[in-house]
Amino acid sequence: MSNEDRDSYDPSAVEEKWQRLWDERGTNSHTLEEIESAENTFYNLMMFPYPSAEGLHVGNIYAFTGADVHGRYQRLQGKTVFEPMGFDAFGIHSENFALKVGTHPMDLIPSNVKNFTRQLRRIGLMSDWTHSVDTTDPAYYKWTQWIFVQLFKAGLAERKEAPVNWCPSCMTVLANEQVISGACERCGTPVEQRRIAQWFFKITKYAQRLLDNLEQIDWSETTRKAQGNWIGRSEGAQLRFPVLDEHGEDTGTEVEVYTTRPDTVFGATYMVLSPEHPLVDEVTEDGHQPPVFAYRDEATRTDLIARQKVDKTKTGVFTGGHCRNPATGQAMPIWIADYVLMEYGTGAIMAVPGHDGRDFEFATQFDLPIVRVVASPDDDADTPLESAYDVGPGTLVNSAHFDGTDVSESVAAVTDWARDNGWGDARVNYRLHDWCISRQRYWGPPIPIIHCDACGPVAVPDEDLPVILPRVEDFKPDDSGISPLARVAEWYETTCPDCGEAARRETDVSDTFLDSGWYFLRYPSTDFEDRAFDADITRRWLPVDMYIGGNEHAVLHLMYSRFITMVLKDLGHLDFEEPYDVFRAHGLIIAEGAKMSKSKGNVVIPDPIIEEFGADAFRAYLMFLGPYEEGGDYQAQGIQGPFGFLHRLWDTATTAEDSEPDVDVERKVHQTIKQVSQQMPALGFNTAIAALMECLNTIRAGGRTAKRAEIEPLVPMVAPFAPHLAEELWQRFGNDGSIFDGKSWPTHDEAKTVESVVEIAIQVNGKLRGQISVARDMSEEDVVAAARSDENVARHLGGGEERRVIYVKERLVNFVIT
RNA sequence: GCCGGGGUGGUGAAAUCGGUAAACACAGGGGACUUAAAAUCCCCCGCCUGAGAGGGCUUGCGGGUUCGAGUCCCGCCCCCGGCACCA
Repeated sequence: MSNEDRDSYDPSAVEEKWQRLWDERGTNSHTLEEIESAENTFYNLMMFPYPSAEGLHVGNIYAFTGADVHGRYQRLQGKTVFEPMGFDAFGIHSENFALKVGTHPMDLIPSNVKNFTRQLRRIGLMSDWTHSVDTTDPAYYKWTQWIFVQLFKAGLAERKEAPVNWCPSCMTVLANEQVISGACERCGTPVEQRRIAQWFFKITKYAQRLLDNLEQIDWSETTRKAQGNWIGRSEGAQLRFPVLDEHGEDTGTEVEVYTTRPDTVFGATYMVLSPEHPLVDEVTEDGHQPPVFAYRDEATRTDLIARQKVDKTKTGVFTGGHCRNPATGQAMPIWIADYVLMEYGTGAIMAVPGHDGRDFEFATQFDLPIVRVVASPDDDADTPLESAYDVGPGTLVNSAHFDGTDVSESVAAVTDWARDNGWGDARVNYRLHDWCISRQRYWGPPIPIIHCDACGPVAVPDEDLPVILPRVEDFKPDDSGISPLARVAEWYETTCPDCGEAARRETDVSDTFLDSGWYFLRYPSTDFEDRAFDADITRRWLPVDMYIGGNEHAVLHLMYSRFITMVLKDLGHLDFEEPYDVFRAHGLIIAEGAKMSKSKGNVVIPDPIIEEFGADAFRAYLMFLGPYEEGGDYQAQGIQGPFGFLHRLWDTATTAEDSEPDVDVERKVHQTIKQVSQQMPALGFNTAIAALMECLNTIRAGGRTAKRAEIEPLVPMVAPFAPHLAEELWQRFGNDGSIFDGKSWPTHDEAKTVESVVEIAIQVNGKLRGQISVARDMSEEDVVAAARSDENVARHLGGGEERRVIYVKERLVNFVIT
């Protein structure tokens, strides 16, 4: 390099220069022609952020940087990488904030987006800003609404009155996924139950497929497990119990229960309905109505947090009614109790206190009979039960002709018998519920439905989409459960698209998870206004090659977007049904050993750090501080390591000499290329950076001046972490254009990685007693002989008789003596 | 309770297949260069013991397998994240 290039590393100047050049040259963006004709494509997706007013958080930057590092690595491998970025800007979060500060979200969001965009550029992401999305843009939510219409027409969207989770603070319904231990995910307020008419997507129809496909997709294990648990498949039986009148005769009504242990039906001694169960009125006998109804009202009023507390003592009341156990023919009392949940199974259970812990506790408390129907190998039919025997081996007892059946076969046997006698069937049940997508809020895409008295709910015709969210100044939700839009008559009054009569628009808006359920389909096709996504482009670029994001979305966003993709495939709009080939969850970043929080005062604020050390050093440090998929501890001083490394790299590269490389140094360089090339695709960023540091230390050892051939390969290898610095050095080494435009990643020569001399550890009885350096190809005999002659080793061998010699090539010799 | 992920120096962390535990950094100590500082370079840095050579101990705890275990097996403890009366 020439003399005038020998200046010192100035991160802000270099970063500013390259960010400008990337923009000017379109280095990171793709024209429509490029999108339509790209070969060797790689769709590198990261979870788009909610653009908060506070600006970009280190957690965001950590996630995006890791994804960007991967995208840049793929690009250096010669892939045509598409790395878009957008904004998930609808939803309660924005709306609550807007209410708090008294600014309309339609004014707030654009300024937040602008600020986010600035910050995202500053950290050097290679986002293609010509293909961005903003979920609040009518040009985007037109297609969100179109997707709703597609599901509606396919019979997968249904409006029904259902008990829903109501957050009295946010004044909206919440999906089950948004309720954490009975409290609102956002504000922590205990959630109430309300019955409101809601739109649901029938995701449960896809439960089995969503579960089955988990086996074939390359996802982080933790995420797959979380999805599997969330779907919660269980196998059992649905059994029907006839309700009896006061004379013990069948009334013709039956109560259905779901159980995973139909084989214990002989031990069912009472029945419990959820307080909300529709048959409660019917089975309750006259004298019992006051306490039953009082209990039910109390249960409805009690918030879920209190109600679902596991350690509280069980409560319940007897309805006075009875049903008949179809296995034993005995009458069983019917109770209601809030430990039975309406939303799981059928909302009713057969209680088998002998073999279910909850039923045992309840029966003990209310003095209900407990019958043993399973005997473990140590027990017999009459052994008293001190607690429920719910798992473990055994055989059926007190179960008529099933006595002696092993529990391994009993479920199938009893289910078959129930089916043959017409009172039961095998049944698979899922924990997963249908997806409630209605929100009684303002800040979301209006659900594109028109309610007509004559025609019922009618989809807004495609040509009338989008249904624009009107700007209204009074968008505060209230406790009525009615949406803010229901106060805007001039907006909701319309005519029926089918019959032309006066009709009313749906005034609920949709869940933000619908917005994010398909955004990855939109990015490559943002050039088109007449279609949600272009078929050819979608075929070319999707499914997504790599999706990186946080595990907090393991069961929410990821499940819903898989579902939407499956539906669109079934409707003929896509030819794949899993949206993300590979998904990797990144870890969480903490600061100084503790979770970041304002109260602890350990929140890392990115802007001043970038100001002082540069985006490259910040990126490199974030990737260095721990394994990407596990997260790490951000310690303010730590950035000195990577910062110093980049400095030294700059100095070394800008002073390199054009002469022959040193063989030992060259070997280290080739070893490093080999190692880093292995670690990068596996997201082993921290160890890749460590290897690069080690290599640079070797190049500079003893203050030696680098040879160009030694230092040059480090430039592309550091490029994913420090893209600006790499571009500058690449240019100074005489290259035109961007380092990211070609296949710039170096390749190693295996022959040049081989050491001629190796260190051998010498052990005596497994304890290290010496070390020798030998030629790599020295024979076993010679190595062992050399080992034996080591002074210290010889001393330890002195006393005993040699039994064995273990020789591990190029590694160690272990003498086993007695 | 269930499902994940962890537990290694003062700190963040490394360790392909069971083969020299602590790479790479931060912090700390010492030195060179410098009028000085910064930057840079060199050395030390798990614990105990020893003048040194060396020796003993050490990957949450207790067992086991093995010539050899951070790594494999069995039984525990603790921390983090998620779910939780799911019948």
